[in-house]
Amino acid sequence: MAADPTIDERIWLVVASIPAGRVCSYGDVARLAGLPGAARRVGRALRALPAGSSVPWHRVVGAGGRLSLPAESRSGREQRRRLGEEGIAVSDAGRLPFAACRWQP
DNA sequence: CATATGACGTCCT
DNA sequence: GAGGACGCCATAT
Repeated sequence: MAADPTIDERIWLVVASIPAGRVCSYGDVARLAGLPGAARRVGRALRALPAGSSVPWHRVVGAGGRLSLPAESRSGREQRRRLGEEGIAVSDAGRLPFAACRWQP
């Protein structure tokens, strides 16, 4: 099943460490997880997340603050809704003030 | 071992 | 700003 849970778990831990009201890019998460350049691997890990998990996957966005999920998809709207609840405004184009809410350790 | 794929990123047109 | 091409890492087949 899960190829190597170690990598997914590491990524999930990093995502879980993002404070509410802040966001991170896929590349950032990959780097923080010890896998610089493996942004795509992060997407795979988030996709493998079970529904209802405590991991705030909605705080992970594309480079420059762009949402990578289709706005019409279920997860896409969910992400928008949750970000809005945390005080992050997302434009119709799926963009948000990245520089202002980017989480940097 | 070779190829194709992906919730990505950067550069170029 | 939009769209395409290539590079990146790890997996799946």
